[in-house]
Amino acid sequence: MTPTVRTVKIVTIDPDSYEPAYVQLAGLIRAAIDSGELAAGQPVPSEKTLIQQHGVARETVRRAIAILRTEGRVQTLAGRGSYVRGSADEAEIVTLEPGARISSRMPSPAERREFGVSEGVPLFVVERDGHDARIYPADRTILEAPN
Amino acid sequence: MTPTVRTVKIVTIDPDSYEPAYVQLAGLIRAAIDSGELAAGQPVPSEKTLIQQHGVARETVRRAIAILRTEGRVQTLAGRGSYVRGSADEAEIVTLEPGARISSRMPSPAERREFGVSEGVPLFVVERDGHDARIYPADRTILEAPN
DNA sequence: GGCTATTTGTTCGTATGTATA
DNA sequence: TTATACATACGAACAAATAGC
Repeated sequence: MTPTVRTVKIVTIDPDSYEPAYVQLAGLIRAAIDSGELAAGQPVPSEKTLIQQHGVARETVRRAIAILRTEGRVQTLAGRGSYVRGSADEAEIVTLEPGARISSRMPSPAERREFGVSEGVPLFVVERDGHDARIYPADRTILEAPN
Repeated sequence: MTPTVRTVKIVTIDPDSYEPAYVQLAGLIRAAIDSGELAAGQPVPSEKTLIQQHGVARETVRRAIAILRTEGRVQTLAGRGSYVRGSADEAEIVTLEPGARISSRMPSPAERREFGVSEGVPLFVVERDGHDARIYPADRTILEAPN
């Protein structure tokens, strides 16, 4: 029987790494999401838990979570926790009009409120000559080019 | 001569406001950008300056800047400062193929490096049946529906 | 309703390291 | 080299939101 060589991912934070601890921690949590270990809708371990498990300060944990929030991968609810964001249950499919130009950018806080989007969710801006621009939240909208 | 009534915007931070100091400060800087007072390419006042001008702690200033960075409105360079981001000098106009479906999301750090985009810049994901998805950085790409 | 424990939110302080001019 | 500016990371305290009883 030949020995088996396996690659095991290191799941600890290396304080001597060139990579900041909070970036490493964000990577660990992101990997857990990508692997399905943390499924959509499930809570990320609490700040306290992550502090104890990884032996880092609260700020380090909060910055890691903040990264995932700005990536749109988790949503944080005050007093409750951070939860893995999934694909929207229902996405509106908007068929573009010929010649429409589409850009995408992040919303201001006011726009976040107006369109009801959480952090890390971009906006579509659809413009056509002679018309006002229309804006769609990118987490609930799929644009489709006309046939 | 009738008296003139003007609305003067308060440009100070109110510690008693329900709105966190760092959100207020981000709003002040955002307003300065929108008004043209801080034009594209210009540096935002340094952390030290903002600390002194507004009488807040460094973290408060850093969080305000971080908000604007995740909105894609400023870019921060270590050891130099934060600079107002303008529209890209050159945007590639990509004409969509019929039936293409477009979504938009924030990049992971790896994708940020791969596509050379800074914080706060979304990605376009363009998919068509039978093809691999194509990805474009939203700060240098405008999609156009075919005529 | 009220109380308590948990969890996240905000804000200060301090120290050290890295990058730039 | 020195000064300036941003980056990381620890600690601490209190506020606010939430959930369970």
